[in-house]
Amino acid sequence: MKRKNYSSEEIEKKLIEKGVQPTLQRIALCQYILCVADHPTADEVFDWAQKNMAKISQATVYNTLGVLTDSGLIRAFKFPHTEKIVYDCNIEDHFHFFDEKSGRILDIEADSVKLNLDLPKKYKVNSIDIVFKGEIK
Amino acid sequence: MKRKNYSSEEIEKKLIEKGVQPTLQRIALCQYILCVADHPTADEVFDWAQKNMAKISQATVYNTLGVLTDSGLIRAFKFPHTEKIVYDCNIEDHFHFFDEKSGRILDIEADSVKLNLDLPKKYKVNSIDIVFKGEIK
DNA sequence: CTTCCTAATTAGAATAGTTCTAAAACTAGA
DNA sequence: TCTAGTTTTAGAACTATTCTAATTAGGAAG
Ligand SMILES: [Mn+2]
Ligand SMILES: [Mn+2]
Ligand SMILES: [Zn+2]
Ligand SMILES: [Zn+2]
Repeated sequence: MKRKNYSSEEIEKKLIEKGVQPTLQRIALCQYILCVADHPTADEVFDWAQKNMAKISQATVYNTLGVLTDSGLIRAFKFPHTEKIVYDCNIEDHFHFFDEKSGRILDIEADSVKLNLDLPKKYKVNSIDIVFKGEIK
Repeated sequence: MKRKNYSSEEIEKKLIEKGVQPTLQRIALCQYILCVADHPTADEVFDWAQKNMAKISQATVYNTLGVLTDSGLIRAFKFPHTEKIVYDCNIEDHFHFFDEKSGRILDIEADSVKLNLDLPKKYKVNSIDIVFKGEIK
């Protein structure tokens, strides 16, 4: 996933485009979520916020992640290896590789996976989640 | 997934084979999990147990599901659409189809999905989770 | 600027699903 | 039958998340 270095102004514009009020808290969290973090969880976002911005509540972190997800600016994933919801600034359709050694999640572009399905005709597929688990040598 | 009609004796034998003490509670829960249920959650197993056997505690249901999973007699899955752990008497490698209308989970045999991967050489894949979401017409 | 109104933030309570704890009840062997 | 190790159990604890209700902030109108 290409990491961008958005300015506050660019983030503000993005939020407005999506119909989200660009508050101080939301802009700050977006700096992290859109530019720095890699598939962060809510508590990773909260930890970063505690270290890097004025006092913010956990509720605001959860609210903001919800708002950003609903607006389509980020996506939320649930993976088999953890309870925690993982947030993703990559909003393209894509799959994931979970590195069992490091615990890191890596993006797998959709077109690097060719699927040939032989499902009953009446199964209408709307979306596909794929998680590869393994290690990176 | 082919559903079997195991007798108590067959279940008892299966448990012993796996090194699990065949207690009354475990045998009864296996009747449901191995013969009747379709990808049940812990609370579905508990509900069934309350209706169909002598008093049993929730803790025993959770313990038993853990013991059965550890022994390899059943498998546990975490799916993107729910918090709850889903238990599966199909211990073969296989994938799943989630029917968004009914909420039902259906097994997809491994060999009905042909994958052609173009991942970096250093990504060593140990296992693959695939969940198709859609509807059945 | 003020005023007013709505939306966002907040602390803390509540919830859901699961795991842990420690005591009581079983069970298999000796 | 005795005994040591398992299993079961009720209830507490835990984790991640959502809800509640009060407070604060922001933004258009005047
Ligand atoms: Mn990403
Ligand atoms: Mn939970
Ligand atoms: Zn991703
Ligand atoms: Zn299955």
